[in-house]
This record gives sequence, C-alpha cells and structure tokens, in this order.
Amino acid sequence: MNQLAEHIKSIVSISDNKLDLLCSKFEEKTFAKREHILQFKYKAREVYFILSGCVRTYIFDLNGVEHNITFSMENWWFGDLQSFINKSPASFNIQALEETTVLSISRKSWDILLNEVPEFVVYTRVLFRNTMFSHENRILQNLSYTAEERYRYFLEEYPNLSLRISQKQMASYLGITPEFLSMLRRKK
Amino acid sequence: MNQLAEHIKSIVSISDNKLDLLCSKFEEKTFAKREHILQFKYKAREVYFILSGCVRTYIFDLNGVEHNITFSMENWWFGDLQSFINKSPASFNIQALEETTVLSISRKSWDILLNEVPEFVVYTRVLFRNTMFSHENRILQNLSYTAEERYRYFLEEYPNLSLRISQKQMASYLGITPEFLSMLRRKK
DNA sequence: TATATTTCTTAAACTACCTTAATTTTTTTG
DNA sequence: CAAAAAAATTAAGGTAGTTTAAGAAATATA
Repeated sequence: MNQLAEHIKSIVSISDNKLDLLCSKFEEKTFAKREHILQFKYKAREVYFILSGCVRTYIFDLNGVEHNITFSMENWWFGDLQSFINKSPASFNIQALEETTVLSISRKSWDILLNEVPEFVVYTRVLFRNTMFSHENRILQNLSYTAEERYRYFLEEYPNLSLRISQKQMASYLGITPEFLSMLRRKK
Repeated sequence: MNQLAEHIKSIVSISDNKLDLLCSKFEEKTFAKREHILQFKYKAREVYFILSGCVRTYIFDLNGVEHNITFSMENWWFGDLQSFINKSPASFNIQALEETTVLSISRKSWDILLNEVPEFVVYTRVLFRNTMFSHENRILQNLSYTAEERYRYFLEEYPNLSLRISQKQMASYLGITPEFLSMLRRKK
C-alpha cells in the first residue's frame, strides 16, 4: 500500500477497492533539484502529492523580488489550486528544492474522482480546510509578530524543514532579507 | 426570495423546493453596534451570513494588541470556521462595527444540509475555496508590499468598506499604527 | 445640549529591518 | 579535485514604520 493510500485512510474511511480505483488515477513523476514544476502564467494542469523530496511555492513581486509562499515535503499536497480549479493562469512558481518524487493527478481525473468517489470529496474538503486554517495562522503571525519571533516559531513548528532548506529560502518565507536572518541567528 | 437564496443561486443551480428547505435552517438575528458575536476561547456554535451591517474578526497578540484579520459586510459569510468545524475553542473575536442583521446556522443544521442537500456541499466548497484564495492573496500582499502600497490597494479593492470603517480599524487590518496611517493619508 | 469618550492628527525621538558591498564558506559542476 | 557559482556572514549607513505624548475633531451618552 502506498503513501497516498495511507494518507487518505488517515482522514476518511474507504474500502480497498475504491482506494485502488483512486490511486490508479495518479502518475508517478520525478523532478530534479532546481527543476520547475510550474511556472507563473502557465496553466496548472496537475496537482501533486509528495512521496519524497521538498518543493517551494513562490511569487515575484512588482520589483522582481521572489517571495516564498510555502514549502511542501513528504506526504503533503502542493500545486496552484486556484489555477488548477479555475483553469486560470498560475499565480505561482513551484520549484523542487531537492530531487522530488510525486504522484500527480490531472484535472480530468480529479473531476472523475469527485463525481465517482464520495470519500474523495470528503478527503479534499478536509485538505482544503486545513490549508485554509494554516493560511489563517500565517496571516495572523505576519500581523502579530516580529521577524525574530516568526523565525523562532518556524524553527519550533518545522524543525526538520528548517534543516533541509537554505537560509536564503527561509528568509524569503519569513519576509526578511538573508542578511537580517543571519544577524538574528548570530544573536543566539 | 431572500438575499441568501439569491447568493446560493448565483453559485449553484438548485430547485426552489430545496432552497426553501435550506433557508428554513437559518435564523435571523440582530447585533447592536459594538456587540460581540463571538469571543476568543468560546466555541463557535454558529456561522453567519450578513443581511445588513458590518463586522470585524480580530485576535489579540501576546502583547495584548488587537489585529483585525478580516471585515465582512452584506452578502458575505463570517464566523470562526476552524472552531465551528472542529468544535474547538475559537481563536477569533468577532464584533459588530455597525448594527448588523444576519442569518445564523447551527452546527447541527449545517451537518443536516451537508448530508441532505448535495447543492449545499458544492456551495460551501466554493465558499471555502474563495476564502482560501483570498487568504493566499493576503499573505502574498503582506510579503510583497509596503504599508503604503497595501493601503492604496485596500482603497481600490474595498472602496465602500473603506468609507464605513474607522481608520483605527483599517490600520489594524493593514498591520500598521493609526498614527502611521494618518501620516500616509496626509501625503496625498 | 453639554460632557465624556473615542478617534484623528502632528511631530520628535527611536528601532526593526533594509541596502550595499566586501569577505568567507559551502555547494555545484566540469 | 579544481574552478565556478551560490550561500552565508559581517558591518556601516539608511529608511519605513513605531512610540509617546499632546491637542483637535468627531461621536456617543446623559
């Protein structure tokens, strides 16, 4: 039984038959370190579940500066859902930070599963909700805390992630410059 | 036909019978200006659709400072979904900024509708998705833009809202002090 | 209508975080 | 394994936004 099946079963109860049908709609793909999985303005034709590796989702602001929106790793979903669902051009870039193996699903298969597997509807509803909640927490944090507090919180909340990504990437997520992050780290 | 029915019909196609069943689960309530609709740490037993008025959703940070997460007005939903769905203590406070009339729905009725009215499942999925997208945009803005840029954007994006709320409330949403907002406004 | 309360403005001193630029360390690639 | 490229560090000077405090304007309440 694969990782995706395990993940689904941890959220909804579902028969093994349906789980097999569900998993058959996914395709395994591997991306090289630094490879782009999605580029800004292209349509997101797939969303992904990570089997191994780590990716970042980022944007360019009006001054051409990159900002990391989120990192994703093993057993997390990622993709530009807005683009995938609305068939609109992507707002995000997504890049592999390590060699990354995923299970991908196309929009067509996604719709089939939503129509034919009620458990998938429940599963994705939970996924969306969790994403929403983590976004709420992030907004709240950006409003409430200083860069240093956000840095300390990041270390606590994502201890393994903070060992895998570069400080440059972490700084971009925290909304500060790498130089300032370096200074914060020296302090203690 | 009421505003909620209109709103639902603008998102999913649904028979008038089902729409009547759906609307029968809601209860109309009115809150006075400044009245609290939900308090931090209490359970959110309802979520709300606004018929008239305006509310703010806010938190206190560790230093006891208030931060507005969002404003809601006519034909918008609000509530602490995290608390409502997970039956956990609320993270948010919600307060009426004007006299506000809402349609409220209890968790029990919510579950009944999800089970009995497939169109309600679709409708709420769209609502959640839109909330998620607007959260993404907010995170992105906080990372990318200066206070002044965020202020200008707010005026453009929510022109009527910016006339209805006080500058103090707007500053709290933008993540700056009222004094600094006042200074930005003088500049032009 | 008067009084109390809250909001808004202004300004000066202060701080968190940025910019630039040079140096060192680490990682990647041929 | 050497050369090149990318990431991390350090430090000096700068700026966006805060703090404090006081007065003016607007709003709420008796």
